[in-house]
This record gives sequence, C-alpha cells and structure tokens, in this order.
Amino acid sequence: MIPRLSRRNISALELFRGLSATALDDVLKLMLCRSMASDTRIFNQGDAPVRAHVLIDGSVRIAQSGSDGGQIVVRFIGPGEMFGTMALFTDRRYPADAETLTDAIEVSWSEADLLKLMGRHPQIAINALKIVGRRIQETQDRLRELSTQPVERRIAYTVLRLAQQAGRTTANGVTIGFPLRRKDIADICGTTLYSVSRALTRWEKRGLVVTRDQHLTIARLPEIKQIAKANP
Amino acid sequence: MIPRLSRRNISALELFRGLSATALDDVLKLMLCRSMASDTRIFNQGDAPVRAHVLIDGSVRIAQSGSDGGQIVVRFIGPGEMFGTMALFTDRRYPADAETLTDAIEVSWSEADLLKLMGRHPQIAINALKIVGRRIQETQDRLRELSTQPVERRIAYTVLRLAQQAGRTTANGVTIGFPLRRKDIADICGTTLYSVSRALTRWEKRGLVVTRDQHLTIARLPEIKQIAKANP
DNA sequence: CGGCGAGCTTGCGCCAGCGCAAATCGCTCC
DNA sequence: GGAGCGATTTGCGCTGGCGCAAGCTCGCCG
Repeated sequence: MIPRLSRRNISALELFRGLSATALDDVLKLMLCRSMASDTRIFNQGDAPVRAHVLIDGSVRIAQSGSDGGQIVVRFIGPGEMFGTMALFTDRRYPADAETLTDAIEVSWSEADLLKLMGRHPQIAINALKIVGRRIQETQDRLRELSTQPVERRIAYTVLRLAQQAGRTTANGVTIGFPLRRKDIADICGTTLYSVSRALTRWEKRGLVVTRDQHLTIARLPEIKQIAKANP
Repeated sequence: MIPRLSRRNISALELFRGLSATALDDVLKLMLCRSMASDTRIFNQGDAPVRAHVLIDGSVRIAQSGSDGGQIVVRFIGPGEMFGTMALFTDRRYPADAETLTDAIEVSWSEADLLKLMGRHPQIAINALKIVGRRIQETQDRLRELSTQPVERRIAYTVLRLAQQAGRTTANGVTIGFPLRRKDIADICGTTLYSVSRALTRWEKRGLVVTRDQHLTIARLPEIKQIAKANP
C-alpha cells in the first residue's frame, strides 16, 4: 500500500523545510515513492546511478564493508531522515549498503532532478548542508571515541546517541525505535558482539537497561551517562 | 604582507567554482583576508561566533580534544581548502581547534554573509556539499579502518591519503606538503607516537620512506600500497 | 509438540600494541 | 661550542579485549 503524499508531508521533512508552496509542488512532481518489506536491499555499495532518498516510515541500516571481511554500520535511518545522498556529490556510486530492518516506505529523486531542485531552491541545499554537517560531526565524535575510549564507554555513548536519535519515552524508560542485534551495536562502535553482550548483560543485571525482542530500553539514563563520562 | 586577491584567485577555489563574474564580485566584497605566523591559533573548540574560512597559503592542523586528555587530528588543511565551515550548520560553535603549522594566509566570511551568498548563488552551496560529501566519506573510511585494520596498515593508509591530498612529486619520490610530527600521524590514525615511530623506522630501513625535518617523502609508493592492502 | 536455527551468553587463553623509562638525535640560541 | 629543548628511537613488561568453542534461549514451522 503506497500512501499519497501531500505538500504537508513533504514540508515536514528537514530537507525541504522552509520552502514555498510552489517549490514543494516542484519537489512533489519529481518524486518517486516506494514501499518495501523487511530485509530488502535498497541499494548496494558500488551501485550506480544513485538517487537521493528520504525514509518516510520504518527503519534502515546503512553499512559499509571493506575489501577484507570487516564491516561497520555507518548509521541507522529512521522516519524523516535522508540517506544515500552523499554519493550525489562524490563519485556517483553508493558508498555503502542500505537494507530495511522493518517494513518501510521511502521517497527518492534522481541525481539530476535533485541538483535541478537545489539550483532553483537554494534552501534545499542549505538544509542538506545542515544535515550533512551534523552527521560529519557525529562521525568525528565516533572517531575520537574509538581512538581514545575503552569499549564499555563507547557502547554507552552509542546507546545514548541511538536514544537521542530514535528514543521514545515509555513506562519503563526510553526505548530505541530500531530492532538492534548485538552485532549491530558492535559494528557501530567498533568492537565485537562478545564485548557488547558482556557489557549489556552486566548493565541488565544492575537494572540499567532491558532488552526484549531486539529492542533496547534504557531504564536509568543518568547511570548510563555516568558510565559514558566516568574518568577513572 | 597581505596580498590583494582578485576574482581570478577566488574563482580557482573549489568552493567558488563555476560562478559568474558578478557573483565573484559579490563574494570578494564580503571577504576578510588575514595573514598569520606559524603556530598561531585561528580558532578554539567552542568559540563563537563562527566564520567560514579558506586557506590561501600555508598549512593548518584541525584537532579535536575530548573532555578526557585524548585528542585526534580531524584533518590537515592545505592551500585552497575550506575549513571551520561545519560549525555554520550545526550549533554555531567551532567543533575543533585550528592552528597554523607554517606561516599562512586565509580568507573568511561571516556566517550571515556566507548564507546570504549561498541564497543568491546556489552553486556555492552545491560546491560546499561536494566538499563536505568527500570529507564525510573520508571520515567514514577512517572509522572503518580504525575498527577493522591493524596499526601498521592504518598508518600506511594515512600516509597514502596525505600524499594524495598534499603530495608533490620530487626526485626521491612523493613528498607530503605538511610538517608532520610522529604524534600528528598517531592522532590521525588512532594510535600512539611509539607505534608510528616503530613502523616508520622499519619502513625507512627498507628504503620505502625518508623523513627529513618533519617532512615525509615516500620513495616507493607501490610498496606502501602493498602494506595497506596486504591481507594475511 | 518437537526440532531447527538465529541470536545470545560465558569461560578461557592469548597477543597486539600501549606506554613507561631512558637514551639519543638535531636544532636553535646564547 | 655547548647548553637546552623538543622530537624520536628503542627495550621491556603488562593487559584490555578479541575470538574460539560450547552451551543456552526462544520463536517459528512442519
């Protein structure tokens, strides 16, 4: 079931914030909408031609794998976030894989169309810069953590960032809106599923977090922050 | 000695590529030019208000230090490269320190002025996206290397990237255009100056590289590439 | 209802590489 | 020329955390 998207839906997206009604119509005209099942590959590393994507509903994992076996999770994408856009501005090939973790709906634009839209409506380019700027900072933070912090603290930072990005407050605490396997968390913060498992079971025993059906709930945020910042 | 910069100088910068003559005049009118001695702080992490900078001549180190002692080198900036621009699009504070490594000349624009210029000339925003896109990919590559590669290989990748960015071909090989201490290299690729020293002396004994006066020359590129890619 | 498979936990041994300490090198400035 | 200082090299011991292997949990399907 592909929903009909209106100007209102589109103007809520950060990428198209602050556009006039006619600009939004322009955007809508060139848009392609797609609905996908869970565990669908949206694109593969190296694919061309590229498109600019925005996720409307569901969740997507962006992962990069090197020529050796190693892989990292670049980020998780939730509703409203753009993805696959970096490729438009570099070598026009996707630098990573994108796979749905749940049923999902996305919209996308061709490379040429998005550039045309940006030329006509500079605000789109400025919005994109804002998003990319935030992400590059986040990536640099991860890089610094990976260089300087011990594993447990990195895991704490990772969980906090995910909560910030996709946390919903529930009765028992803050629940992260993506299905997360131990391996996923490990691939975000540069460790192994063993170390993640050990840390999370330790935390679970202390009542700081709860895992149920691949969904992580943080029961005691302040204590996790404590672990992240502690300086022994 | 502050040089007079003309349209021609400015249009050679990637950030302002493809602009009309009148657009370039627009850019020139709002530009501020500054000349600095070696080891000058251009800005500090946390400073506000921010400006958008482009280095005209010399070299600059961008480093981020965490609340703990640890620090990483985010990147080195050579002539023609922009820096300090990420801050414009996030929390309007510099996310890192910038320090000259040599005598240097830079130009800069205020936040408001650059946004105004981007609104009037979308090509500037698109150029910026291109630059930022390239950098985010580079940062992600570093992140993946740090997670999955052993130290020596990371050092090899780092040296290759620096050569790509600022290499000049000379009689003895490719010389990297920045003054580099062991600690700097270590802070780029997430290790210690000890490990970098050990690797470089090993390479120097094999005749792969030469260090003289904090300048690194790669004598045998293919062999360094070999070390980077080898897969035992 | 039982068996299968994906994901998770946990005990254990091992080693890459960190980091101290001390010596050395090579500039620069009296 | 030599005193002083920042950068570099190198020997050595220690350990965080990786990764194998084995066992466990739980949901799904026939």
